[in-house]
Amino acid sequence: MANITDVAKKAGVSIATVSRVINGNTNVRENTKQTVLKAISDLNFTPNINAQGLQKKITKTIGLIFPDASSYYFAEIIRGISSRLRKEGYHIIVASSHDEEDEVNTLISLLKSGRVDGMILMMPSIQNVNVFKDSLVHTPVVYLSTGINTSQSTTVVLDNYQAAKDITEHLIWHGHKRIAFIHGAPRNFDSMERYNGYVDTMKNHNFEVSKTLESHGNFTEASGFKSAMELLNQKVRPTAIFAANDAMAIGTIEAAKRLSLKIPDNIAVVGFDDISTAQYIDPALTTVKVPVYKVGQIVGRSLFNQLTDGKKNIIEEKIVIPLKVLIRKSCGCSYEDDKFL
Amino acid sequence: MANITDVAKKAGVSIATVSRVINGNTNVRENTKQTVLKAISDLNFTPNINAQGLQKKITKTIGLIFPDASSYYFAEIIRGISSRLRKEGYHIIVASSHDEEDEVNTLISLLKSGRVDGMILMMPSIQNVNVFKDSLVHTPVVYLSTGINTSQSTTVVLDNYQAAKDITEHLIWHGHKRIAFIHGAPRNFDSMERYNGYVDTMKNHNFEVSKTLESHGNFTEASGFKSAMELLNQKVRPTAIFAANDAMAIGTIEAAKRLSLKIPDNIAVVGFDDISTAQYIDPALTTVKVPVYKVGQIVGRSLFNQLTDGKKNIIEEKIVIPLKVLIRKSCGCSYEDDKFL
DNA sequence: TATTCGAATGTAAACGTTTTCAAAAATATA
DNA sequence: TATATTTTTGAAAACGTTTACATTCGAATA
Repeated sequence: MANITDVAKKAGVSIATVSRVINGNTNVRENTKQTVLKAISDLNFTPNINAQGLQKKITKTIGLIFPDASSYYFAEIIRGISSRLRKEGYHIIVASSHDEEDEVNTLISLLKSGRVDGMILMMPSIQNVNVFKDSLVHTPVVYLSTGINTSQSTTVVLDNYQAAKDITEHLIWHGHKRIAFIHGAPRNFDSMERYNGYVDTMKNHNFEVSKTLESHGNFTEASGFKSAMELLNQKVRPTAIFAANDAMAIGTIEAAKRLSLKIPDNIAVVGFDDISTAQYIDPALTTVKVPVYKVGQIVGRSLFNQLTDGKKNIIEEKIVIPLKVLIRKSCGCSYEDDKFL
Repeated sequence: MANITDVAKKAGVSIATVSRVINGNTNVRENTKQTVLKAISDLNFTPNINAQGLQKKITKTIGLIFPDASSYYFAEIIRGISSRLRKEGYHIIVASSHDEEDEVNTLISLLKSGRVDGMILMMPSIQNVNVFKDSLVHTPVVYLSTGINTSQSTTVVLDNYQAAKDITEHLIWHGHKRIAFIHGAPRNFDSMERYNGYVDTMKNHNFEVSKTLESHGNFTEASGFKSAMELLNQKVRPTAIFAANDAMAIGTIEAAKRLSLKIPDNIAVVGFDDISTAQYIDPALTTVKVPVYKVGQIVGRSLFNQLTDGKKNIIEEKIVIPLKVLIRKSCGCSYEDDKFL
């Protein structure tokens, strides 16, 4: 494989000149530039990334740590991030893992070995965040859906709170007073915020908020099914259930069917995310749309800004993504969704 | 950040010795080894990956190119690959893109710039595969779900053909003769193999195989809905539909409901993949289980083998993953699936 | 034509490792 | 104890770039 010296020889110039044209330096005569470009193309030369990284101390690579639970929208997120960062020449290293310690280690090693220029952290489970903060003070990083308050870095969060309020208000508008909430995974930031939106809205209306109206799942359909069963088997049933995500809402619908309850007449159900199944399930699920691809792009752009601004003047920034409620039928609306025809 | 020279100074040895310790070279006296180790830990030193890569010509990184369509199981695949490769110290660079040319470019640049030691290619759409082959002769690579026949490399494929035969046979066992097939994305290898299994089985039984029993989708629920509508609106309807994946099968179920057809009585439906929704949809979907995580691990192991064996003696190898039919209700079986309770 | 000055180019050092080869130290052998 | 052998260590080159600095070139000015 050709290296810069081969190119220099072929073009009859020094390697410095070759380097200059590679890096778009203006101080090269048009004439020689063309000669070099020709040599590069003739020899099918690509600069060695390790040598470049060694010199420039950048790798044009960013790290992305993602948690187990997020799998369903992960590909979309990546695509969003990648679409934004690709055009700047960045690549993405991903790391997933089943246990937190492993994640921490991966992160640290990625950082310390100089493998990445920046990081995107999807760590919805707040717990370990402080372990990271120390390692990250001098690294461009954006946190996604994390409750962390960081100086020196950017956080991108969904407007879970407002959207949860909106969708709860909608249920109340339908006349519901006994509205139950199914939590997602323990300590999950998104789930907690959605819960806060729900609770505050209930309180604003002086409606009951109690443990009997809450149940704890872990974002899976199965857990939603189980949680819903608990809620629905009480002597006094809720008339509506707000699940912290769509998968659990779908589990809830399944549970209601098992108990021969009509949706939305006997029990209304709403979710969060707008996964693709939401519109196909019967009845179509009223939920909150999370624009995953777009979130990815925003995260990508935000990281790129930090990368180019340099670590010295990173601005603490919190980007809040607004969310919209998607009215379908499971809440009681009769709006006919003509999705296909 | 400390470098190898700092460590050497602190330990009172030469950088060569430090390097030996780092790389587990045996020819270091236990005594000095401990001193060096102490210095490394005191200074919190991690070898610079670019310098290592420049010298050793390996990066401990592998590239993973994935197509748009595969998004739903992508996170699981990554997790599988990563779980296998992580323990060998490898990282994963991912690249997705919306158009094929972009993919090719990414691939080539990843390879040529020395950023990756090997590649995993998920390129279910056969088309462009030959473009790659040339660039890849000297690179460890494993193809996933690709129809390509390569010397010098490994291919991991699902046993689509056999599983499609099995599930078609099952429909026939239920008494169906007019069985329709909904294709996935054009030129998609998995879809084509599934079709072949279907067609051969039909022919074996001397059942009709014709264009009126085929429709073309693109793996999405919406396309399944549309394709099913076409099939079901014919004067003579099929009595069963085999969709090339679950998403389209779910679209098919939706379509049948729209037309007030009972499943499985008026029309049986089967899919492929076993996505999580398959068991929740009503009726629960009979399908073929694709063990995605396991596939990821197999792919990871296979690439690792190539990586360690060195490129000289790579064995052409084709790994076929056996698949099992999952009987639920949409085929007409009355087996009661007690998934939760 | 000689002089000055800016632009274009080249030389060589630097980035942080690994590794070859030689030297030194430790150990075994006589 | 002297010598041969093996093990451990160090010096220096190499990997392929970028870049500070020095040099050369060409054009513009006098």
